[in-house]
Amino acid sequence: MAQETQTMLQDGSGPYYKRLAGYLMDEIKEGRYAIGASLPTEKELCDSFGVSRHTTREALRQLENKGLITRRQGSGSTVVATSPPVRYEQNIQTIEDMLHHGKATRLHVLSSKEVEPDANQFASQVTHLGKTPCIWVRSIRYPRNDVRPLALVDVYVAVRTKMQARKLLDEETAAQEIVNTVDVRKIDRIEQAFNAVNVADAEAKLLHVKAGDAAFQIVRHYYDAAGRLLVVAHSLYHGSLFTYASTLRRS
Amino acid sequence: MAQETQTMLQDGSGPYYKRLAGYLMDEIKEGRYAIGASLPTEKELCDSFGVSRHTTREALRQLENKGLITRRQGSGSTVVATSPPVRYEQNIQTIEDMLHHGKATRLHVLSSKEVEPDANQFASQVTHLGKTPCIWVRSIRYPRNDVRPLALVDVYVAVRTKMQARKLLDEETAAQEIVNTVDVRKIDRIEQAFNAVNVADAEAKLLHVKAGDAAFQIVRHYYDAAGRLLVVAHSLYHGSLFTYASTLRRS
DNA sequence: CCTAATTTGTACGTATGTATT
DNA sequence: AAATACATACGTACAAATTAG
Repeated sequence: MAQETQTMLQDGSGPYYKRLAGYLMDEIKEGRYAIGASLPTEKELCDSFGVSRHTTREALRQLENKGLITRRQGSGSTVVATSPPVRYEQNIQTIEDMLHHGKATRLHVLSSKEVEPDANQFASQVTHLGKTPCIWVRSIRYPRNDVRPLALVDVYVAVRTKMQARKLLDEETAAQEIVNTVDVRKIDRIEQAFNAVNVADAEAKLLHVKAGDAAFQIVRHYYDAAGRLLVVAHSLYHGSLFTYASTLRRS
Repeated sequence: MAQETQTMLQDGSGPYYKRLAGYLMDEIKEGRYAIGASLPTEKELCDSFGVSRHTTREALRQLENKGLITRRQGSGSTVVATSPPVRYEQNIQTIEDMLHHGKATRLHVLSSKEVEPDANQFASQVTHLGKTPCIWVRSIRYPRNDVRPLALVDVYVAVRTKMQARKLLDEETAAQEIVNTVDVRKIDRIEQAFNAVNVADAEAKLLHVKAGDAAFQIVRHYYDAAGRLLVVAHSLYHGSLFTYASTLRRS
């Protein structure tokens, strides 16, 4: 058996660790090891294939990097995917980049106030889980060098401290406090939904467009590492002034 | 000097390789090594910090995994970023998933024909670089269990073989050939742009909506690893039937 | 163009620490 | 408490890619 598997690495080409990694990936793909199952231990692999522990570890590192297994000290290597997921990744340097904020636009806060959980669907989402109060900040985003409104932005924040609430309720400091709340270091996951809508009368006035004009609507939910919903942001972009562009790269 | 740096690793905590990695990350962040500059060689780091090559390599591996450096055999380690970029990644199992195709919708090809480079902006993009002919396939996407059109899809393919052209020009096989062309194994990069538009008369008829209704427009450019533009896809989604949703996870 | 030196990659061995079972 | 399994860390040697001369 050990002899058999030893030869298995002989007829391949390239470094041993890649052959072993390839062999294990094939085994996983063929269903030899189901999701949740444990791979052989490092020692078993060393003995079976007649390679050093260093080589075995390098092979397992490959599988780990490809997202096929996770490894835990004292426990072993567990299969978490049967085929290397094709991953396209979108790199975002800062949350501001993603929001197309940065220095390309400026923000004008219209109003901010605490709202009841049942004020609308977003307020209820923010308050429901944490039972924390919700502050709603409404603002208009303008391009630099342009007086036409780019977007109507409604932000719903789950307030956690008195300090945060005070800053959010002050129209001077609200924008900065929102940025602090969705700080890249705090945000672990963002769920976003895009769609196209015809703007209603009220929003049309604020965006300086005709009612019925197409608008690009983005709703984003920001979660921290503990899975808590920190912020819901609802943006309504001027249809003809705004395009959301991104590049997905294979990783 | 060597003595000095040796002590530097002493006062930290945790494994040596992490201390060394942290030290190097700090140095990079502080601008001690600019982007494009080379880090000290493995040997130099071993000597300076009094650790084994194994430890040094593990530390450098950390920096590589964080995207701060790249390493090339015979050349050295080069700084490519001064701070670990906050990366949010969007995992897509298949191109079909991204296109919301999968088994949730069905496609009906309306027409397919070769078009001149100057037919429109997309045809010109596809033909311009490769000087290859461009085939345009127009189709309607329907949700399963619904007769209302979900989207009008125009695909522009840079044809590379006679076989590909023949399959694309046959309305029976065009859809499958498009899927083959944007096969996950061939696509390295996708550029996508989203925006909202009011639909014109011609498109409105095809989508069974009123002219002026909001539509969600997606233009995607598919590139292979050599940077060649393979396909441009232009989709016009029914505004009220379609939402594009995605989750960005910190990686 | 070829050679030699440099630098990282691969691969072996060994020992001890630490988390899990 | 003991056994197991991965993590960390030391050592050595040679191969392969790059660069300098």
